[in-house]
Amino acid sequence: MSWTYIEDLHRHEGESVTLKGWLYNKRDSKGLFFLILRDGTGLCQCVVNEEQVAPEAWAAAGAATQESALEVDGVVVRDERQVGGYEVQATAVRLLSPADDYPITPKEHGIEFLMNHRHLWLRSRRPWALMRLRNRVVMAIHHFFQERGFLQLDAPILTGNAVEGTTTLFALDYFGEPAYLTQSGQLYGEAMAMAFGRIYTFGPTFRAEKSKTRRHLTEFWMIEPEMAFYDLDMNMDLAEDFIVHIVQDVLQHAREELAVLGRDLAPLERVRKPFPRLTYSEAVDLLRSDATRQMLDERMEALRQEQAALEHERAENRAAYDRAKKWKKRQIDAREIEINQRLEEIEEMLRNLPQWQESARTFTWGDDFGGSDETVLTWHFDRPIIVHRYPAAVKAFYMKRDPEDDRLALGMDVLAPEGYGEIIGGGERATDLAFLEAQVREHGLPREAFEWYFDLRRYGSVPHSGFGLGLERTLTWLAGIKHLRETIPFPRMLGRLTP
RNA sequence: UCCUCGGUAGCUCAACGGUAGAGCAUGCGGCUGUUAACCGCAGGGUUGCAGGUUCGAAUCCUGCCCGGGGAGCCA
Repeated sequence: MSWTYIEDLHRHEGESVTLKGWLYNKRDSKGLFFLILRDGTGLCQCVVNEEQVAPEAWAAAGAATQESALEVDGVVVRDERQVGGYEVQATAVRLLSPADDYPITPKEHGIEFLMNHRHLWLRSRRPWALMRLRNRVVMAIHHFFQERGFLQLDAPILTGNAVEGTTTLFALDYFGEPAYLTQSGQLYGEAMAMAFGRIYTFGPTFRAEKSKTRRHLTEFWMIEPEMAFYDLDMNMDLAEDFIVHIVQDVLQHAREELAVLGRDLAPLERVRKPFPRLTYSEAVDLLRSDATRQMLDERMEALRQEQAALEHERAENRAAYDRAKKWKKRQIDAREIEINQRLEEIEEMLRNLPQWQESARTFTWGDDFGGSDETVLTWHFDRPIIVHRYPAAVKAFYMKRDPEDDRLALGMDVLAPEGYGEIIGGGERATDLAFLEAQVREHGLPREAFEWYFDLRRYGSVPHSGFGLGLERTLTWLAGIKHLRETIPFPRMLGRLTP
């Protein structure tokens, strides 16, 4: 028996259809049930009128609880008031499978509870938007590279060697040999670029970093293009086109998802070429400048004003509480929770900002940027920025040195706006065999593991470049959310292996 | 590893030394167009664990466990 998906209802106005899905929410009145059905493609209100359906259908509607599986037959009616713009006047309701005491009620929940129920949480509205956004971005990435003639070829997940040391790798036993889960497809990408010209890898990456922050997962997805005969400038041009393409695609095709997430579209609409490009040294100067100090002062002042306004509102609400009607009390309670949460955020920011200001002011040339430094830098601009030519000491061993200044490596990072920080890291690779051999030695890496990599320089070494885009970090920025753990179906992070 | 905040009903929170409460969820009743529907009634608790201080501890102290945020590291 065929059925109709909710996202296709606009093609069936006035027709009789069958919907299959789960009960998202239910309201009732005398002689009426309003069933909000969820089928993965959207939500649709199904109206069941006692006078217009058989007694079995009325009973099924009554018995259906949240997340019960249902089939509903009915007529599609245009109704601007509804989610999706349509509703279905039910002619029959069949309860396929009941659900008792579904744990995620239509109410706010804490993150620990939700993460423990991630397998069910995925059914909710916000994960719906985020997972669909993820799918959209994955498709946009493939389109971008496929249209330009790149081959998608994957690097191995199990590796015997570490790209940049073994401290942050997950170690495994590979039939008695030590092995690791990959932390980057980088070196393999270079081999494939020498074979096919332009390639990109798209796969999971593993880092055993003990980081508990909103920017880290132990398992995340990375897209790594690698191009023969590309220098640093061409690499930055590509990264810029790539980001613009993704943002434009999302703005065109994920409007509803962004709306569900409450994303302010204006910052995304400003993402156009060219992105400001700063050398590392220019970025350091900007960090240490009066302009940065002043900008942070202004931010702190704005936060203090918001804090005072919220405290005032809370006091007024409390004063009015005793005289308030019941529904008003409920509203005040809800608002109080909102206010308290925002006040906590503000307090944390007010604790952090002076430290960030100090870190920026005293930043010394040669250090790598901390998370706060990146955030502060991006606050100066209205679109992503590219920082390039870092001190060689803070970058990977395979980076090419700047011919103009040997202290510098031809690396580049793309920093997302609105304080989201690094979403791309990459650069031009070293081509000279002797230089790489020396680098491996100086970094204390096992030479044997890199013999095959050295072959790439022995047989037709050419300039080449590439970069890695963190999928979840990019999604976090696009969605405008606070934690990247919501951008992957089942996040893996410190202390979280299930579900 | 370090710093910081937290753990109270199934869920989200309040009570901050003196009889553990509210909303949501659940059950029953009411209402023919609801939008987190609403109104009424009901059940629901070793206040994370173990000790200590006190006439009295959810509240104060010590240790442990679990979680949030941050530093380091990084996409």
